[in-house]
Amino acid sequence: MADYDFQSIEKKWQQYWRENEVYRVQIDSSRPKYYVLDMFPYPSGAGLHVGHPLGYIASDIVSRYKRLKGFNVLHPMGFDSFGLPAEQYAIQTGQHPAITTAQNIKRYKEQLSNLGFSFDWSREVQTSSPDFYRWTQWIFMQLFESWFNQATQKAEPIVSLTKHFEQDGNSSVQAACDEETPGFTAEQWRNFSEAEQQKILLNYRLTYLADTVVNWCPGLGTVLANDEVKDGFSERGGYPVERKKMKQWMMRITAYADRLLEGLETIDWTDSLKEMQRNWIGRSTGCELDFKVQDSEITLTAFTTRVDTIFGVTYITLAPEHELISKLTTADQQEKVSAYVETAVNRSERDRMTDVKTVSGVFTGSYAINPLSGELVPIWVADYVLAGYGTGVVMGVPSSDDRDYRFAQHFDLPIVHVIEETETLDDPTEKKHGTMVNSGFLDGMDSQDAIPAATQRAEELGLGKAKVNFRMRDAVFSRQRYWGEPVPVYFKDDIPHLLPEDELPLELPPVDEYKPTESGEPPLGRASDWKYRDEHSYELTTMPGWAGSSWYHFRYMDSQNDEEFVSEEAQKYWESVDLYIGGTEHATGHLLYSRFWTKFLYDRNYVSVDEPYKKLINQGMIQGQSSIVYRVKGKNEFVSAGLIDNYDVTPIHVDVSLVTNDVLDTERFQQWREDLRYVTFVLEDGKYICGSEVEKMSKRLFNIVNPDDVVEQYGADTLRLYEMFLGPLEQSKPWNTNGIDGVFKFLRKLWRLFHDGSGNFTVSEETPTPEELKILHKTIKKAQEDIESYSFNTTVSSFMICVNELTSLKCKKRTILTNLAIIISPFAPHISEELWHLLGHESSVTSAEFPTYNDEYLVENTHEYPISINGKVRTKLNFAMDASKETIETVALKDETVQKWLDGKSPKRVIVVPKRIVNIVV
RNA sequence: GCGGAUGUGGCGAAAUUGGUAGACGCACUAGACUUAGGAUCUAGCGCCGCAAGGCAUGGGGGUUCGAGUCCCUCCAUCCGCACCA
Repeated sequence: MADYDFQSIEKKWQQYWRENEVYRVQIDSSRPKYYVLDMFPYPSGAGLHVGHPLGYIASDIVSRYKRLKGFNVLHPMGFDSFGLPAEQYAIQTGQHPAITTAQNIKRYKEQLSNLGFSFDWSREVQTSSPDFYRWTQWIFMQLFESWFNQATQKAEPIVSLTKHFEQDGNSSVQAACDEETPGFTAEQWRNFSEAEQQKILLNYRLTYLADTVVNWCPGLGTVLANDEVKDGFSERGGYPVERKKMKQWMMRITAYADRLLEGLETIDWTDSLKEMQRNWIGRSTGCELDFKVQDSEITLTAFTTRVDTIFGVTYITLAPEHELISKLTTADQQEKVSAYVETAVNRSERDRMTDVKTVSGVFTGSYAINPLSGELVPIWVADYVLAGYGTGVVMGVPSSDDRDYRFAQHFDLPIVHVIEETETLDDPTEKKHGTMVNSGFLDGMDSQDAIPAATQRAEELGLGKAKVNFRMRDAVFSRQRYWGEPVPVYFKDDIPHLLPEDELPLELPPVDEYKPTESGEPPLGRASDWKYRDEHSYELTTMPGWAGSSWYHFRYMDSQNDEEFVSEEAQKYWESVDLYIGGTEHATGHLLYSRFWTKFLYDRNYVSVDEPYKKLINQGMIQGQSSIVYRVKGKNEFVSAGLIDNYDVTPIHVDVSLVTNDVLDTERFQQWREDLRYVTFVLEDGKYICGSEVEKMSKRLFNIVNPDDVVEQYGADTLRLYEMFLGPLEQSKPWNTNGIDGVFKFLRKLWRLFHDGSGNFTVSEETPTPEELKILHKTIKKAQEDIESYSFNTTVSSFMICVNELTSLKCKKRTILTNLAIIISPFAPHISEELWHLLGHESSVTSAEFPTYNDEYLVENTHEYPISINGKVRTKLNFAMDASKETIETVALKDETVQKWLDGKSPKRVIVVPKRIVNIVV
């Protein structure tokens, strides 16, 4: 073998690892466990791009490192294989999504195996496989059979609730339930019909059916969860989303709002991610106040976080969707109000969001009584009040809330200042806190103290109560789609019933087409003869994409188990994920839902942990470097980037593979697409220069770089090292190969350390010198510390330094090189394995241990001190390590260079910081 | 608007508790070996300056013997949320 032949080395070892199943793990209570997980990919048709492996490489490094450190490492991989793209493709082509999905998975696995990851493929999961979704359905059933006890803050079996109802009705139960659940006694409960009882229980179950306003996406023909909607458009596909009232399966995640918040304190995630979840949950403490409507039986309840400003209320506003509007509207306002409500309600979500500055509203003609001041205030309707938050009723305090202020100014409503000095401000809402004025019994108090005081008074009067509100809503669980888990429910007399457990999985039935039925039912409505016991119709919606990913981290622990979703033994051994690596885009979706399901499974004693992921790292996104060509408008002519100022051009994305260093390969460009065959070019310096743009890597922008191509050219080890060397893991960066040669050179130098000039493997058996030992142990120490703090880019640097130093010492000593091969192996497993093999060992995966460094070799005899005068370094002096401060000071002051800089002046002070610096202050 | 983060050479980036700013790599320059190569090795490489030296971590101010690091303030970029009462 002449030189570093990465292609045959990588192929050889990948095959060896696969055939010998070296990465297979078993429960082994004699060793500590470590669980490293990647967010599993959705197998898209575009295949992997160079951005995908970034996180996988990092997790693989940690896995291999931990394994070398003696841990029993669980490092699995699988596929989140239900999803919209496969179904969209099925709609267009009629091909079953399972076929497309299987093809894509095959491609993904090939691409992944080219990179030498240490996944235990025997534990692979696919969320679309019946063996897997059987348990997703099973967990759904457990949620259906549970309610949330606010008193204990835990989910309990539904039977404990019915028992309670039988004995005491529902008045003494503190349960998470629907707002409009009526009260009943034990006797009433017993007299309810079965159907009535079931209907009531639905108000309590953790998964339940409800009529709610949902995000309906006509373009996708389905409902979407809040986190799947961005700015009024669907996250996938970018179709417009409208509000629609529909009967849907829901998950009562709001029951867990407090637990989800508290749990954040116990896990090691970044502050920004925790903050995102906190904002999403949006807990706010405040007070509900009852405003009686004048000359009416109606009472309007408003939620506020600022009860202290109650005396500043000059009007009340309702959301346009509020159901009492018609009853509150007086005859003379009737026309105006219904016109306003009509337009406001029909306004698309998108409009309402973009247009937040326009103030609009209408007076109902009615008045309400301020519960604390007794004053009469007008009742308005305005679209800045959201039906979905709080009670849909807002008390308007123009002097301390800027929306209320804008509203009052626009409609010329009175403004009453209740905080001292706000009346002098141009915008009174700038001052949020201070001493209360014009506020009756609150006068003179600080606003912070006035909040509890006002709450207390309202409670005494029976006109209000302290209340905690959440921004987070219950999650919609139904999708009007084919390619998802069927909901294991059938309907008998309109009442949902669960399938018996032993009849799971309820598999997806074949359908003739993947579109909704003519009557507008979901695709499953097309399945013929798909009925429970041939008579009861099944639920026709399927589960959302996040269902399977909410619990898959448990399935890996015991993926072949067909008795349970995970055995107690496996779960207790592997516990939970020690390190989870993935993108930040799942902050308020997957990462919240899987925390919710884990807490639920914990409550019901199915697992022993209540947080799924102990430590989470968000790897940055690798962006694409798009290339752009400029077409002259109306012509078949393209202009080089430097000349576009002289033309009227349309920029067009061009495939990056046709471009080298911004220069377009014009011939291949002409062959790229049929319509480009006869185009002409305006060149500069004989070349066509493309523009470039850093954007998300996407098929649509033709900027995808396939890792296979990089592996082909440089090898997997180089790609792995290079992606790590590119910069900190968490940081986003554009992909470029500018520095990849440096990394490749490093591997070649490493190879040459083990070989002589003509490429024959040579190591010497000589004893290493202290200098060589120092280089090695310094590198071991650095690598260990850096890997443990996930600073992989600096680890690579220290490997480079180490190899350079050993090369210049011409060190070929076995003991040094053996250790070197091991510490590099987590990053570059193939070359290390080959070298380890050449050194006479079997596989490093099973036989090697990460070396420990020895401080003795790192000890220095002397230390070089920078000597600074007034903070500026002027010279350096060597001192023995154990030199006393006095000695250092004395010697330094006598030094010739120091004398020169002191220029006859005597020093005021000398600061000697051991092993750091000597600073002389003049 | 609110919340989070970031800002260091031509470029990607390093820098334990405040203690030699720019490690490592790319690019670049010069040289060596070579029947030219996108190979390898050696040296140089923040800016100004022949040098001595001076100036440099987004701008301004502060604390300190000493600040990339701590405090205040302003600016720029990125991300998340956004009429949440």
